[in-house]
Amino acid sequence: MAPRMTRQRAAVAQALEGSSDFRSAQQLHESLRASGDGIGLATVYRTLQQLADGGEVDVLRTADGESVYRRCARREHHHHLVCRSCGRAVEIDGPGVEEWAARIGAAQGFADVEHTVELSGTCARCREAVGPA
Amino acid sequence: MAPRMTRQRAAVAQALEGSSDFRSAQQLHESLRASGDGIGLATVYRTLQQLADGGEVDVLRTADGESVYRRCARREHHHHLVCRSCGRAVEIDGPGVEEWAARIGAAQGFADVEHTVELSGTCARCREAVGPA
DNA sequence: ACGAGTTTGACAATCATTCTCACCAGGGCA
DNA sequence: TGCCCTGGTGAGAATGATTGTCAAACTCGT
Ligand SMILES: [Zn+2]
Ligand SMILES: [Zn+2]
Ligand SMILES: [Zn+2]
Ligand SMILES: [Zn+2]
Repeated sequence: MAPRMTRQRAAVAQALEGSSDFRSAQQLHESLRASGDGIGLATVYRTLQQLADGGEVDVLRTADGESVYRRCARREHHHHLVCRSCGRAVEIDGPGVEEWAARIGAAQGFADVEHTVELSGTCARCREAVGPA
Repeated sequence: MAPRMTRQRAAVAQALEGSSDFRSAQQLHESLRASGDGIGLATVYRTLQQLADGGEVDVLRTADGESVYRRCARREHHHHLVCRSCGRAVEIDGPGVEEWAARIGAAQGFADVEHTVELSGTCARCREAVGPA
């Protein structure tokens, strides 16, 4: 059954809709608190987990192991190019990558092959912030 | 300067040489302890970190966020196909992936683009363990 | 409005990893 | 070979993100 619609769940969903950056549970919790929405940290974690399980949001791990979440425009499988300093992300396709991954896996006798393909860099805006090299 | 060669460092290096599986610091610590080599957990972590920094070993994160290490045959850039259940890994190349990643990054105005491309699945041996579906 | 069944949230618990810092040992040198 | 300086070690504490707990608050179908 669909989860109940609560004030908290709506707030988290809306916070995600509002930005195109990948953000951590802690960051979301803090900004929700700041904007007046009373909400517990555990609830933010639970909600994000559910949204992720349902494919509503994408999750990925930053270099230091923190999970960050983003509401992507498309629900279909895709990959990301994420800014290491601000979290801004662009959705990208890996034409050929999908097929390549499956082929390699089969060739090595592996089953249920999944792939992780993510790109990270410094976006133009963040680059300006420090000035041209 | 090169780090000193200590009994502990040698033990960790040897433990890594011995296997083709990605293993966690905790697992390595335990097996070293079991085989009689007295060594502290912190030392295992420190040593692995240094080896990783020096490009001696490859590191990657399991689904649950744990870091796992492996001494790969080649030091050059490459990717892996890892068994989710036993950690066994095969080194693979991503012909085209390297160039593709750089191109996408540049097209989006990102600099210093890095890429993460890892495959995971269930190896033939682990599949047998549970019997044919 | 009512009540069963969910959801919430303050706080404790987990757990991998890092930090501390007193003690120990590698190795260049005499 | 013996000394000494300096880097390495390790038991235990600290960190920090994430999860577990459970009584109180809330949803929603009736
Ligand atoms: Zn940026
Ligand atoms: Zn893909
Ligand atoms: Zn396996
Ligand atoms: Zn590559």
